[in-house]
Amino acid sequence: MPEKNFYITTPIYYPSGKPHMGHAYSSIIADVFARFKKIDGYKAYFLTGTDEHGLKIQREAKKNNKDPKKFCDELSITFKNLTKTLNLSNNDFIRTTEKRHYDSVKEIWERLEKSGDIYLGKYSGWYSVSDEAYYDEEEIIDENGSKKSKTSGSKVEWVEEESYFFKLSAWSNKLLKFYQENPKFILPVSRRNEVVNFVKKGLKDLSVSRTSFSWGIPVPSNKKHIIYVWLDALTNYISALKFPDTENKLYRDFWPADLHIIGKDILRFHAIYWPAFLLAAKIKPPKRVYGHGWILSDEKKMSKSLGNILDPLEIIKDYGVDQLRYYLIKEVSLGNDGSISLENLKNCINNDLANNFGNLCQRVFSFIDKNCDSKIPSPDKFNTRDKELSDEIIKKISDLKYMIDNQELNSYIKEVINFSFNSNKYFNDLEPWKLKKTNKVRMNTVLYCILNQIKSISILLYPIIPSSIEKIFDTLNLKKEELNIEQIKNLNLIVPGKIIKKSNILFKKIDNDN
RNA sequence: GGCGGGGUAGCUCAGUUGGUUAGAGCACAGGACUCAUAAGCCUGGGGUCGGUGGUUCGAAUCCACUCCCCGCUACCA
Repeated sequence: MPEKNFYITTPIYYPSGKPHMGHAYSSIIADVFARFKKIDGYKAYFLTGTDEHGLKIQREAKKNNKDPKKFCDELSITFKNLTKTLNLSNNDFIRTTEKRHYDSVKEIWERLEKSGDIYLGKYSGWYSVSDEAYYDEEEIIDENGSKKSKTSGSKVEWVEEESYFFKLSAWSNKLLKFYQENPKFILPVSRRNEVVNFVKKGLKDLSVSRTSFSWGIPVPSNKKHIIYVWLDALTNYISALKFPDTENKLYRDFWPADLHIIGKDILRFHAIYWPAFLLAAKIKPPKRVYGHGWILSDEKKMSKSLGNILDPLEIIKDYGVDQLRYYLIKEVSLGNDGSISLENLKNCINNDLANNFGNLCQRVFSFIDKNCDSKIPSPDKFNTRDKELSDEIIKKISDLKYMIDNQELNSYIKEVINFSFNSNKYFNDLEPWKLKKTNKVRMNTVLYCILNQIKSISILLYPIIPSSIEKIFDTLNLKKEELNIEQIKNLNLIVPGKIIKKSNILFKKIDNDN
């Protein structure tokens, strides 16, 4: 029987600033998929990390009078801490300053050089020293004989720099063929169309080395050059699998990657450069790249000047990590930009988590505590209504898996929280508080059924709000190993007679004046 | 400018190949209940489906024109 393996990654983050909501969002999305696969019987490998080379870092390090590597150690730590704060289930954390990554990049470079996909040429253009940027012919203006940038107004000069190039131009047609043969390589579809149109217009060769700074991986055959950005950064996805050792178990099990989660801003690099590099190096490209949208604050990009920054660490401190995770997954449409606000966050927490699912757990646990001696009641036969309730979830399992496999997270979470709505209704309709006076056997059955629902909903919510769900499992005396999609079908998992452990309120309601 | 996506209840959005009184959640109003985090359940109000014209027995759904909004249009990640 073939193993069910799943490899998912986040972008590696450039640590020139502190972690923001965009980083948190990418990571949370990836974690939800990783955790789902892990409880669905897959051997899942989840990678995140930091991209630490480049001029910006080199300069910052110098400014702080620090060795670049030492400087990166400090920066990288804040991102590593973020994985803990967000409760990510990542299996590894890669840094582009590690030896394993150097080895991997070196190998890729040599393969590309050998295959003739890399050549030495000249990179030229209008360069502004103060902006540290090259400008296009259309982006500059001639003012009294001196050329200036239209946007910044700073002086530009014609600069020619020796540079290695990757023959990207030769890959246009092969890429188009690849997109056609793998229609879901780029998602969402709207992004795919953008990329395809872009490639159809023809690709230019890509500069892949620089001589203007030194903080990076040197070109093996020419130490004057540093391997530039994407060839360095993207390779992390295979460095972590011990490439170039393609015979080791990690690489054999997990490459090609199943899913790269990225922001739409770096889609092109992942959807064009990355498969081109890999194809040229005779390595299989990943199976899918998903470009999610941006998180906006009150319809606008977050910025210091607008004063609308929502800091993930602050929000987690004030509201809780599961609360933030749930909110971002539920309220932001994956693939589209989404506006978030504290107001919406509070509503979401109160409605879905506190009033709906949290209160469902609370009313049931508390009822059992008071009326069943705190012990899980023993059920009699399930009647039609009981079966309808549990069947509703069981019948949806394959649909839910399909949604996850197609990154339809919003549909997924809506279906799942809907089970909680229906469970509340069941509890209301069957009125166990009346049954306790008239029919205790039936009351016990109803309570057991509702516990089953809580268990099943919990399993499905686990990828999104893992730590809260672990608490529920603990309350129900269920083991971590039983946190598995398969157990939804098992209506006898919960053991009657065991004590329901005392639990605190799972999701506190947020006051308006808070 | 070019290519693409979208304009549906106060807000966020679903609406399959055109077919009976256009849906959900939130918000709002009323009702019955009381196990629970004053939570949950039931009922209700509210939309000329961006505009105009057309195809059709019949269009939010197809066609034309028009007005808005958004994305992409290469080497900062």
